[in-house]
Amino acid sequence: MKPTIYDVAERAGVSIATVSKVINDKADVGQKTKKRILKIIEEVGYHPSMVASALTGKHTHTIGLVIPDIANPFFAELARSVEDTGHANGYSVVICNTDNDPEKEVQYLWWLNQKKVDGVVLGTGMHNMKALKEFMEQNIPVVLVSRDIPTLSVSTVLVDDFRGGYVAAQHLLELNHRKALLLVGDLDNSSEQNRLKGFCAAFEEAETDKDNIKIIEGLMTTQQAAQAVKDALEKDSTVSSAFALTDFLAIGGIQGAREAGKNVPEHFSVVGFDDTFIAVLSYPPLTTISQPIVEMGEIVTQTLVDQIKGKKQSSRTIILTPDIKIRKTTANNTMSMQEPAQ
Amino acid sequence: MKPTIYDVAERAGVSIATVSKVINDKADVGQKTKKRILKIIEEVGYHPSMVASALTGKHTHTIGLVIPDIANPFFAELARSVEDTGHANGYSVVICNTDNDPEKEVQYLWWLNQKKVDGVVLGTGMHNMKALKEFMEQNIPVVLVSRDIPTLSVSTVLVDDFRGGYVAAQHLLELNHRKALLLVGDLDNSSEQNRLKGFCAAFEEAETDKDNIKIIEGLMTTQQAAQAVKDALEKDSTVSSAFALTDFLAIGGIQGAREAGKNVPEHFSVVGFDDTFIAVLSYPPLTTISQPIVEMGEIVTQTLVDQIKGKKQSSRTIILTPDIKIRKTTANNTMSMQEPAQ
DNA sequence: CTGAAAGCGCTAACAA
DNA sequence: TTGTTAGCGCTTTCAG
Repeated sequence: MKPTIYDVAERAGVSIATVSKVINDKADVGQKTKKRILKIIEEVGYHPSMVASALTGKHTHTIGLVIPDIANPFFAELARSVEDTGHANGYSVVICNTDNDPEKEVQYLWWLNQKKVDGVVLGTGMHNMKALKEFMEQNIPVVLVSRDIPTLSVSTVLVDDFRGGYVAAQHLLELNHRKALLLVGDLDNSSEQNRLKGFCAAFEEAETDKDNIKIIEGLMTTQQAAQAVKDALEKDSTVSSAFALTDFLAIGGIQGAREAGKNVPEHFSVVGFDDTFIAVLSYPPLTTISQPIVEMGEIVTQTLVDQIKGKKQSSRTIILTPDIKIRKTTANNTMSMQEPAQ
Repeated sequence: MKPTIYDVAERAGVSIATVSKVINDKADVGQKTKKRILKIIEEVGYHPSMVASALTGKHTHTIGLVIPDIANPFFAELARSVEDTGHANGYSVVICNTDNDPEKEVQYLWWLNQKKVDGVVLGTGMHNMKALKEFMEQNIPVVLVSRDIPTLSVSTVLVDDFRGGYVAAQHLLELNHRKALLLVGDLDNSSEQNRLKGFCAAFEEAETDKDNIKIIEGLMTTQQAAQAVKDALEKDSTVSSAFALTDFLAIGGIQGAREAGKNVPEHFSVVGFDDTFIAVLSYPPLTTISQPIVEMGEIVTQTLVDQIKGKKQSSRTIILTPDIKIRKTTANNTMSMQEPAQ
């Protein structure tokens, strides 16, 4: 059987208490005893059981990461960052894919509770607020990334979605685009709403006609986005640009424009959102609003860890500013340049 | 404080043993008592502690997933599949990103050992065999995906890499390509070696000159692949195709060809490997060798779970057959068609 | 500086 | 059908 603390203690001729102390690097152990015990630990290949220590010590050194889908590059990159900084702090992370399914959301929360994780990073919406509140009553620290839940006073790391949308619009406007398609997925989601609002705000400021913006929602896949853009372009070929609320949809937008006989960026400009690695794989490379994903992961995780370790800080909301990465899917609108000539 | 099994027992006027039995759905409990206890559990909001039960019951209901990098789409998709089937079987999964770093590999293994995970899915190479063997002596079941370690007798799920390479070559050959660039990352890796061997075998069978295949190795990024292809094409513009050992490299290949003034697929064909979602995002959509990632994840995980549950099956190696997905980056070689005319 | 002893919350015989 | 009891492997006062 695997050696336990007893085996080590026995072989070292000391009590388990002493062994425990050296394992945990407590001060009050003599140098010689410590050395001896360390040697024996090595010899017998002893690895302290974290589950036993969790039962006593109250810490599992595990955090839960709840997200819609790890196969989505945004969340994959986030997960990587969370795992890295968790690992650096001695925490392992268990992933929970909810698919935005309300049932799974509460199911995983329950589960994490039973597993007595030390904290959770919530990167998904919660449809069932009651369940979340119930969970939080268990005194397990929770932090939010990328999703805001205003009714909750927990630390949150967000990107300024409004600003992102605004900047996207500004860029398009500077390029003389006056008509745009808005490719959106799920409008339930506050992030998407804000991106959209920001975009519209800039267009309004530019005194653009309201129905120059055509919102297409419910787009779940690249293909759907492609189809939607193609259809829209066939209906109104004077639309010269699109703003997609994710890079996936943006790529769909490029494809759709192409299918409608428009080249990107010569005839049609598109800007995305996220700046996951796919933006740079895209052809042409995608102009997109860049979220500092790695940083977001680092900050939330560190915040969570601090909270777990009892550094009582008031909960705060950190809003990171997105950046526009101008690549090759946006260009000056040639159609509009001709207009003044008429 | 959170309610424990004692609180429930007390309130129900029974012993903790009885409560334990209803929690675990053991047979020998009276219907009325069971109902009553269940009700009380609900009332007090009792959630059994998995760490306590792990200490006794010997099961943590957790498995480790060790991979190079979850941000890589192949592993992200694999992870999703593993998590899904783990979840379906009552296991949560903790992710470990090794970056192919030997130190991290053993570090995580140690850690998983201390956490007393019930099993691990190993999807990364292990540089330190000794550490692996030591780990396995702890009697924690291990299964392998996507990486073969012939010296180990553990269940393994692989894709037939040789065949994949062979099929890729065949496809190119049918399209009259006689010269090919081989874009490879890390030749240490048995998968890549086999893909390469398969490819070469087909070219040999076609009695192609050996140096019609130019192997470019050490390619770690899309950019590097692009540069390599561009350089190669500038040196020898009669090369009409490339086989990339991953989709990432394939996309780099497309970019590089483009930079060298060759259009894909008109002037230059490329086939990739993996068929992650990026293949379909690519422009043109990538012809690639498709690995059944989801299935691989399901099979390994199920195998692991069965092993954990003690279904003693002899360890087996399951080799899945890859498929070629012909999309738009391969076309008939026009250069070679002219040759016979000369 | 070191050890004895009391749990942590639960499971699993074994009695009753 | 239900309860008693002995741990699981470790941490933590509190004495010595």
